[in-house]
Amino acid sequence: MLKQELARCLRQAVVEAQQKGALALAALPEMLIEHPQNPEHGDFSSGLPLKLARAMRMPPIAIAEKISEYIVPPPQIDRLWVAPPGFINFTLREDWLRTQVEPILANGESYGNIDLGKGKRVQVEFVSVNPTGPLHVGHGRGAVLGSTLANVLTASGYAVEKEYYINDMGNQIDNFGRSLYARYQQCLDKEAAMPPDGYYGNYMIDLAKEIVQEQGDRFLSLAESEAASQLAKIGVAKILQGIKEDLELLNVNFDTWFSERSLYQGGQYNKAMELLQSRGYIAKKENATWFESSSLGEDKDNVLVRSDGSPTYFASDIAYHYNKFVERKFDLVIDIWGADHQGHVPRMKAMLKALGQDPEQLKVILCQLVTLRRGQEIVKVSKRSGDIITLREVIDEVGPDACRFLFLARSADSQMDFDLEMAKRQSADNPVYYVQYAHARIASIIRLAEQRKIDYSQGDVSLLTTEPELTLIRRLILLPEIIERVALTLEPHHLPYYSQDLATIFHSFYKQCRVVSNDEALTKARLKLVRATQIVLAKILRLMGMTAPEKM
RNA sequence: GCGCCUGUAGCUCAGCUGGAUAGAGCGCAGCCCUGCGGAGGCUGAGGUCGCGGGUUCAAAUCCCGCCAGGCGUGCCA
Repeated sequence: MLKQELARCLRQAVVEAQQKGALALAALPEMLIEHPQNPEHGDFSSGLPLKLARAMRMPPIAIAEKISEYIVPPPQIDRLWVAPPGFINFTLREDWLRTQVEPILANGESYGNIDLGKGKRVQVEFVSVNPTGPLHVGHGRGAVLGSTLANVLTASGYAVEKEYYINDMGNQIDNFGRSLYARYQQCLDKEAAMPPDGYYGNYMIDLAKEIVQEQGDRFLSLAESEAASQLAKIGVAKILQGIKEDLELLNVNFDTWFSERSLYQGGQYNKAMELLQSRGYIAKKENATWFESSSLGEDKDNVLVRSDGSPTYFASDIAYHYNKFVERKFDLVIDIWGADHQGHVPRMKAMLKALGQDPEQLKVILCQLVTLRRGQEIVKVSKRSGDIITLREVIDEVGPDACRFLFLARSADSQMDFDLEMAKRQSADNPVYYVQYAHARIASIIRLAEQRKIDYSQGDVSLLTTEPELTLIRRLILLPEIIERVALTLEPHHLPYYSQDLATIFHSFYKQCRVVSNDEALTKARLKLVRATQIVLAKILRLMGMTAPEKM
């Protein structure tokens, strides 16, 4: 990328100036090249001289001048100059800029892809909600975040696998089974008490009714624990099916649905525990089995097997990550969890050390909780207590594209209020539609060109000389940088901002530059530019998992 | 108590490893259709960047201390 090339030129210039004695010797910091926000400061700039001033004991402006004497700029650069208090600014050659429309057209939907990952295998595990009830809005946020990240990493040259971890055993499932059994009996006019901490949502009653309808009363003849366990299995399958459908509506899908239970049948649990044992991290205390994480710098140990013999969630997760790293050998694993799992992160890192893995291979993204509201009224989203607004209802009300855009537009670190009223009210006049409108508008222009049988394949991009045209091109060629940045920081919220910015620049261009006109040559050139814009808009929308409509 | 996240325009939020005049959307006040989609364009008002110190040529950004909100701190997940 040009940015990196400029950084190299800059470094080389400093080194050469130092060798020739023009600049004092000093350790060089990272060469930082940025896009100044004020266009008068050029396309790129560096504040390097400001950073060197102290070590070189020289005024930054003088350093800047010295460095600029030694810079051999790449051919894409038109000119460079020094600006107080010590910046070096660069502008791109306009004739080079114009030619950049061609590679976009040539690459089509693969334009913007980069080779950052070099084929490394990365797993993104996300959503992974307990299959004990329908998804709510908070889950939607993680789903959108994860699927978008997977899209961007794929575009960045990683071999990506998307996975959903199904917690299909343990306390929650037992509880779910007992709750379902109670509802089932009630459905058949039997007296039955719900567990005090059971799942009280109305969907449990519907679920029970459905099972009665399909399978009759045959579970009544079974022992209570057997009935609960069989019903749990059936209920989990049904809930999971619903979750899958909801996610598909949001354009979220997975390569693998991984069962927790399978870790016990497949031997991963035993192998992982033996490995920890042999490495000396296991202890027995008070009838329970502990992971001695405190020996790895953790503030406390953690229970793996309870005194009643049942493994904890943490034990399963150890087996699961043993499977991810040791058996499936992923180079990188990204887990996306809700902020309420933050306490889990340090012990997972400790566990990886104990397994002999590099903890850096695991990236945990905690996304902050979503509070759902309708205007002033806060809607509670507790699954067990019952009254929840499901993700499904939100998608139905707001629409999948708008949902995705709204979720994506905030960084994972910040809590968000998802106001249903606002989301719906905005839907008429909303950044989501603003971006999609730009795409549709272009589609309409292209349709017009087709109607008039204009073949612009030989259009001459050197005719693109006005300021709105060049500004548009400058934005288009930012795409690879945006993709790289998201892949590096794992922060997809830059995508909606870029898309909106690009749409703004396009709409402004559109107002100022007539595309299909009497000037045949200019028409063809501009059709190329407009088509390139459409390609970039479609790409960014696709990365965000949204549709790029031809009409709206 | 301790740990993590957050606090930027009326509202919802950006602000890239400290950099040149702190940005966007919505809302508000105006203006622009004798040409390709007005779901559009243009202009304006609106800010003690939670508060107080510190580091630096330079702090919304880094450090320390407060204040406020969220989450965590289980033989729950």
